[in-house]
Amino acid sequence: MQVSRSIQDTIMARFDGLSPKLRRAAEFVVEHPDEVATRTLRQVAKAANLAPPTLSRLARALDCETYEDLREICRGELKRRNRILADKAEALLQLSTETVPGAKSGVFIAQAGAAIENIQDLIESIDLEKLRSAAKTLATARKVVLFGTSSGLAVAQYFACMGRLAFDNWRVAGADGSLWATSLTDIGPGDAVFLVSIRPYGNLPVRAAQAARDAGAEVIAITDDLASPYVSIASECFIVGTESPQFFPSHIAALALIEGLMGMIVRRGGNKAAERIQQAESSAHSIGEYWVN
Amino acid sequence: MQVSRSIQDTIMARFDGLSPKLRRAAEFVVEHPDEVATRTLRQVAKAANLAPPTLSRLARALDCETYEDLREICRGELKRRNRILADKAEALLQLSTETVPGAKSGVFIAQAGAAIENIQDLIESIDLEKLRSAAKTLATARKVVLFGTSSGLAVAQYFACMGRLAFDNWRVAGADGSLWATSLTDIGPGDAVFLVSIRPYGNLPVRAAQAARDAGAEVIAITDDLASPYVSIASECFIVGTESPQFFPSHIAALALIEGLMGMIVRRGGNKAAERIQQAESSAHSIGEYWVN
DNA sequence: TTCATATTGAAACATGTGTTTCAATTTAAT
DNA sequence: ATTAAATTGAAACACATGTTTCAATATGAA
Repeated sequence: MQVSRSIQDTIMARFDGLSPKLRRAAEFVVEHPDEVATRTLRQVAKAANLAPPTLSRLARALDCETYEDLREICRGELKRRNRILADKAEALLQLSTETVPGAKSGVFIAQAGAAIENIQDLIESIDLEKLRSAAKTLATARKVVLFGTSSGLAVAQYFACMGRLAFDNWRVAGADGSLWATSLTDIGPGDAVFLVSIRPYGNLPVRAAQAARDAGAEVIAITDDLASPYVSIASECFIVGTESPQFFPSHIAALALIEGLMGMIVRRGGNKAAERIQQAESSAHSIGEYWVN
Repeated sequence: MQVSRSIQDTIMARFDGLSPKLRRAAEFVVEHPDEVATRTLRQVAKAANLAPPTLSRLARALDCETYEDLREICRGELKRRNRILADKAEALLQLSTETVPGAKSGVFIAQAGAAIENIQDLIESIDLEKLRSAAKTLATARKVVLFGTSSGLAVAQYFACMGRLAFDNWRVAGADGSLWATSLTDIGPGDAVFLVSIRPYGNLPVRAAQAARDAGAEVIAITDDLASPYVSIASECFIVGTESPQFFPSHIAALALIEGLMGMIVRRGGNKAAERIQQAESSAHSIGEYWVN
């Protein structure tokens, strides 16, 4: 079967050279390829609040002979998506069974499907009271130190990225050249420690968490198993699913938990947090840290 | 949302009372609802070897005001087939929302729900061919350099964690004290650069990506918008949804893409990658890096 | 057979289609 | 400030759309 280019690629190839209206049209087409495939030009134009000629011109700007060609690409997109859904259903069925070394693209779909299931499990099993309590701890702590090893560290750093926007007292242990010990020595009651640890559990974080707990700090942990050492160490421990058809455990659910937690924290933080975020953003703009245009 | 009757039901209801030609038309419509939804009456007529008025009359015979109504039913059929999974996810969400009372719980559920939707969109719109191509590039590159800023850096580091298990030529620019420039100077054809950049786009990565591209390296980018600078810079650019009820964009879909990509890469890598992974794991065990019991 | 009725497709029809023209307007360059 | 080029939408355009008409044909009843 001949594989037609996706509209995404078709549009991405020419997007930067498009005029404002044509961009709006292009955006509408990528977001609603089904409408383009099934409705008429004028109907699509009305739905997108655009003049009919704009769509006609868009087709030309995308190297199509005519609008009908663009529509044909959208038709292909619909068919492809149906095919992918079929693949997904199949891949999900084979998820539990052993994966065949025959190796086709089902790998990707199975992975993504597992990700969705892990998040669904998270939603169903999460203890909102515990979550609220953790949000309060992190939002009101005198100091928050985050750590982890390898993949857990990356996830913790992601959390810290967002946290630093809202608070000025979040630190990642081991970042900016400092040693873990340095970040943890002056920790005590009123402080909070946050960590993500997925199997295999690193040795250092376990001992660090233990030390923080002994020093009287709150320890909030995300881990993946009841047998994890953090279950007994942490004052607030969340267990997330890491099911994956691959050799590595999926960190998707952990990230979903973190994003949700962050949302609740900012909610708690109120205006102060919101102001700090806005301030951080505008100062980043003024020193030209961001790419524009 | 009101559910339109399926074409099967619509046609079965009146099939017995149809004349020979109308039956043939009806059969064609049930077998090719997509053609009816996307092509014109005359095109469908030709494809089915029927006179145009036959289809027009079929619509009337099926209690439709006009042929357009019949076409609308077929459109609904297509949408339904595409939306089954999304509906399922939504239903699960609905379920968990009902079982758990509480005002603030909405924040978390909404975030997780958006995460699922973003992954859903990713699965539906992903171009598997492009993915395979990216997997090949990363698996066979002489050297792979990963970078990003703030949240994007964290995600890239996560990717690097996994990549380093399978390959010894993956580096994160800016990690271990080296400057970006150092990591990027000796890059050229045969090398690959990978980056994640979600709005607002950092300035440095844009320039770095441009430089890498100019030097002849493959640039694989994950970003969030058609208007992103990477759309034109990258040789392989993936756009992921970042919808979120919070002030920050969700990186869940980006992570899902990365995990899926990693799966495909390891598949490609074959035994060599698998061996390296096992080796890394056992050596980590022998030096007591992992916590046991 | 004969007649009435139902079915069918070619051609004509009104209407809506995608496209082009063109004047108004914005944008960029000098 | 002036000019040239690009962008945009209203109106006009040629043409294709779905529908209807109508004559040809098939079907069935007497």
